[in-house]
Amino acid sequence: MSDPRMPTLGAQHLPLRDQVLIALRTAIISGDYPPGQRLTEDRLAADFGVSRNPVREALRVAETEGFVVSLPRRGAVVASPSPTAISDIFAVRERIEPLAARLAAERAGEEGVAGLRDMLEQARAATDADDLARVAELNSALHLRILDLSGNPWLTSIATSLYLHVQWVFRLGAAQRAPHSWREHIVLVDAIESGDPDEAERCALTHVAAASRAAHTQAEEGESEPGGDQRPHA
Amino acid sequence: MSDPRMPTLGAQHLPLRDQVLIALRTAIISGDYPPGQRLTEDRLAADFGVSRNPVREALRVAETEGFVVSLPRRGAVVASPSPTAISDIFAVRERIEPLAARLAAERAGEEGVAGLRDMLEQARAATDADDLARVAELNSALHLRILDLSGNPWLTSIATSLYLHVQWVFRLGAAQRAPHSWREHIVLVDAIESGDPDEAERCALTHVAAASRAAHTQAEEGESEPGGDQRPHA
DNA sequence: CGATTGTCTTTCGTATACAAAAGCGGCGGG
DNA sequence: CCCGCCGCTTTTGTATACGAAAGACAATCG
Repeated sequence: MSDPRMPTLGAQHLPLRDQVLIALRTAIISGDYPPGQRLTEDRLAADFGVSRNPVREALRVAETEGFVVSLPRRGAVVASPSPTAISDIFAVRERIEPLAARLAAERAGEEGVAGLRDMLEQARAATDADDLARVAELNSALHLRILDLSGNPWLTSIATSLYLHVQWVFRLGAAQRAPHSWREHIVLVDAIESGDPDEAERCALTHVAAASRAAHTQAEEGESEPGGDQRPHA
Repeated sequence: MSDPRMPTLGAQHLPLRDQVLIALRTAIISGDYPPGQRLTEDRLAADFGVSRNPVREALRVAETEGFVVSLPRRGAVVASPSPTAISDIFAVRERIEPLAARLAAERAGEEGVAGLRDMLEQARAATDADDLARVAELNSALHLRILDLSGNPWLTSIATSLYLHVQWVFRLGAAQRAPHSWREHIVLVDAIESGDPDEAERCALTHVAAASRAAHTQAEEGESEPGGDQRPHA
C-alpha cells in the first residue's frame, strides 16, 4: 500500500460535488447546456450518474459564479450572458491585471520569474508545433500565474471567474489571437523581471486592451454568423 | 385565502439555505464564530435548528466567498483573514471603484443621481442625529448604488464580497471615519451628476485611498490592542 | 522508554424518502 | 367561444439514514 493509487477511488478522490461542478461548468461553457436551458436537479443527477445532493451543492456555487440563475421555487436555468458581457469583463480585466502586474513586479522572486520564463518557452514550442489549443491554455496559465505572483488572493479569485466567462462567451470561436499576443507577454514578463512596477502595469494594460479589442472584433464577427443555435431572446 | 400569509416568513419564504448562509455570515463577521473555529455540519444544523443539507449548501457558498475553508475530508473551519487582507482588499477597491464611478458618470440617468442625492440627504440627517450605525450603513449603500449604476454586474458582485470582508476584519472597531467621508461622497456624486468620467474616477480614487489610509491606521491601532480574543497564530 | 499498530470514535459523503409549492391541463360555466 | 376553477403532475425543499474515511488514543512490542 505504499503506492497511493488514484484511478477511480484514489487517495484524494475529488469530492463528487466538485466533479459535478466541473462537469456542469464544462457543459455550460462548451454549450452542451445552452443559455435558458432548464436544469432539473433530477436530470442533472441522471446525466452525471449521481444523486441530487451533490448536484444541488454544485448548483449553488455555479449560481454564485454566475453560470446559472435559480428562480425561487422554480429550479435553475443556465444563465444568459448579457450582450455587454464582453465589455464588462474586459473593463474589469483592464483594471485588475495591470494592478497584478505591478504587484508581481514588486514581489515576484527569481523563482517566480523563472516559472514565467518557462511558460513562455513552452508557448514558443507549442507555437512552433502549431498546437493552438496548447497555446491558448498556456495563455490563461501565464495570466493566472502573474495574478498569483501578485500575492493578492482576491485578484486571482476574481480573474479566474472572469476567464471562465470569457471562455464561455467565446466557446465557438476557439483559437483567439494566440500567436500575436505572446510578443506582448514577453515584454510583460521582462518588465516584471526588471522590477519596474510602472512599466509592468503599463505593459499589462496595453496587453489587456489589445485583447479586449480583439475580443470585441471577434464578437462583432460572430454577431452576423448564421449559426444562431440558442439565445432565446435578442 | 386569497391573501398570502406572512406570519413567520412571508409569501416568498426565503429558502432555508439562504437563511442559514446569512446567519452563518453574520456569525462569522460578528465574531461569534472566531477564525479557526471548527464548523461541524451537525453543530451548525443544531445551532440553526435545521437539517444538515441546508447547512452544507450554505457552507459551499460561504467557502467560495472566502469565509470558510473546507479541508478535504476533515470538515470546515472559519477562515483566518490574512494579515495583508486590508491591503489586498483596498488595493482592489482602488481599482474597481474609480472604474465604477467613471461608468456611473457616463451612464447614470437623472433618477440614478436623484437616488444618490437622497442617500446623501439621509446620511446628513443621520449624522445630525448622531446615528453612527445608520451613517455607516448608508455609506456602504451609497457605494453599492454607485456600483450598480455603473451597469457592470461584475463590479457589484466583486465589491459586495469585498465589503463583507472589510466588515469582518473591522468587526471590533465599529464606527469608522464616517462623518469625514461624507464630504468626499458629496464631491463624488457631484462629479457623477456632471457626467464627467475623468473627474468622477479621480474623486472615487481619492475617496477610496483615504478610506484605505484610515483603515490601515485603524488596523495598526487594533494591532497593539490587548483584547486579543482570537487569532490563533501571529 | 519509544515507536508502531490496531481499533475506535467522529465526521463527512452520498443516497433515499417524504412533504409542500408551483405549473399545467381539463372541465365546467358564462 | 372565452374565462375561471380545480384537479393532477412535476420539481423543489427538507429531513433522515447508512457507509466510508480520517484522526486519536491506547496497548503492545522491540
